[in-house]
Amino acid sequence: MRKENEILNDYLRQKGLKQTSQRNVILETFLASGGHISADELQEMIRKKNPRIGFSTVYRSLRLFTECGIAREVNFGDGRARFERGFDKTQHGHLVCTSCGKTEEFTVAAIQKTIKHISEKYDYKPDGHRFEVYGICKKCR
Amino acid sequence: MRKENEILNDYLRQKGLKQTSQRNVILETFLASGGHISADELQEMIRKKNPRIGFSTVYRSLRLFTECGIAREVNFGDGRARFERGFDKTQHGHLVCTSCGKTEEFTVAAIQKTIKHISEKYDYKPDGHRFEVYGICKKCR
DNA sequence: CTGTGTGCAAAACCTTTGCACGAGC
DNA sequence: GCTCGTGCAAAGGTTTTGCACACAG
Repeated sequence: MRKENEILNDYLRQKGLKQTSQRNVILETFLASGGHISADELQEMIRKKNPRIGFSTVYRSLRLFTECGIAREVNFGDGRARFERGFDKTQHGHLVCTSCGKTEEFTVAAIQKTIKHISEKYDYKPDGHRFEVYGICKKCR
Repeated sequence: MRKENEILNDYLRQKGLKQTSQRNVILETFLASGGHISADELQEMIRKKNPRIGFSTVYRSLRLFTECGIAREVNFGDGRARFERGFDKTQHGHLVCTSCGKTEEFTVAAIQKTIKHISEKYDYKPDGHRFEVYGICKKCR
């Protein structure tokens, strides 16, 4: 499996952008996080390693990671963007508890088939998806 | 089919809330809109009928409609919430063009099966879903 | 009458942007 | 050196909230 930092560096080189220590720290921290992390949560984690990194840099890096496919934006309806590792090609969805906010990932082969079918029918070139199922988890009942 | 205003009025009565002319106008306008409408677009439509209705009332009403199941919040990644009729039990998804923003609805029976399967497996009581497929539409290629 | 709803403006919130300085190549 | 990146603060956009008054039940 190709490492994320290689993907990033190739992308930077190709676009004439530069490697910086900030980008390294942010990527590292993002990968170490469990996933489904918001910009401010990531910022909070980063603050511990390097308190001088600003919000803008975190946001800009997340956009960069999204552009090169390392990250993917997801949205759980809490009013802010969340990010997860995007290079993982497994088509998955999220099961979100509307009571306690707990989130689980699930994988279903059926999603891939559905996406293929739909995008052919409407003549779209598919480029990602989001599938979120909301419910109440066992504990919250 | 049970009318939305009946659903709303029952909900209001049950919660000890009140019927108001504003809520009527907002509901009417929301239903007349094509769907996938944002709060400010709805406000804009409402302004023509009754220019004195404020933003807060529109937001508060949309939350109310969402609570009683008349509306459903959807999110197309443009940074603001959009609302569609929620009592329509047809399980559908959205196909969003990431280039021009055009949105189409599609229906697939497979989604229902998938949701049922997943929520049983993880022991969640399902309560809604979002399924968005992103791509580039025919025109934008 | 009592408590809820409304409109306004201000606040809160997340995200983006302008700018001067700093750092990679 | 030239260009891109960064941090800060300020601006941008959407949504929520506090408050005094209005209105439904």
